[in-house]
Amino acid sequence: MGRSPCCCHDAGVKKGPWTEEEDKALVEHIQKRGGNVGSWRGLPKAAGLNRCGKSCRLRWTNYLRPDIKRGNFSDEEERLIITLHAGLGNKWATIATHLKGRTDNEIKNYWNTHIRKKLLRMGVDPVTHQQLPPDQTNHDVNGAAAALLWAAAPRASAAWIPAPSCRRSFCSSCSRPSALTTAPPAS
DNA sequence: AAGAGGATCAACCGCGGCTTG
DNA sequence: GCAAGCCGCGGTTGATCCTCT
Repeated sequence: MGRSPCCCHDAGVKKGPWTEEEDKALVEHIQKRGGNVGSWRGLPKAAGLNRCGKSCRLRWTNYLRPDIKRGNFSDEEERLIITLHAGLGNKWATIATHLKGRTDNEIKNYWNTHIRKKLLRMGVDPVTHQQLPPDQTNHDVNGAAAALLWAAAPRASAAWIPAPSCRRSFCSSCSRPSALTTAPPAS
């Protein structure tokens, strides 16, 4: 029960970023088995990888799986994440099952780097999804309007519609999020 | 042009829970 | 019923990239 010694603690097991060769070996091994991984613990040895099974599983599920959708989250996906989070909390794996092609890790990262900050800017507690008291709010002018919309919407409601002001825009040249369309605080 | 600080995201760590003998 | 083994999850870290001054 509980925690068991992890193969990651074995001396000589490689850690850190994966190389192209390692990716190739992992993908080829899994494809050779018809997509059936079998035992993750035994996989590294079978695939000729000097990695622990845990690391292989993570790399496969978060990056190498053929059905993974990469790139920016759509507004629709973002809305869905917020709605699901309001009902499920930090159950990233469960939330990920509702977003085809997205991984729990990707959603978790996106939440922590984008959505969480956006909610705070709107004056909404990202944990409880309740409106924060004014003194704990650092929202801007547009965020205040969005927060009003938020407050008017039922908590954890699938009907929640974000105000246009809080939509994300993207840099057309690099496809990375460029900036929030919300104006900076008028100071 | 260069350095500082912030943002992003791949990967790691440790734990809980399920399965198996 | 119990213990060991393994998998999957959530939190966190750290390297890299980007933006601002």
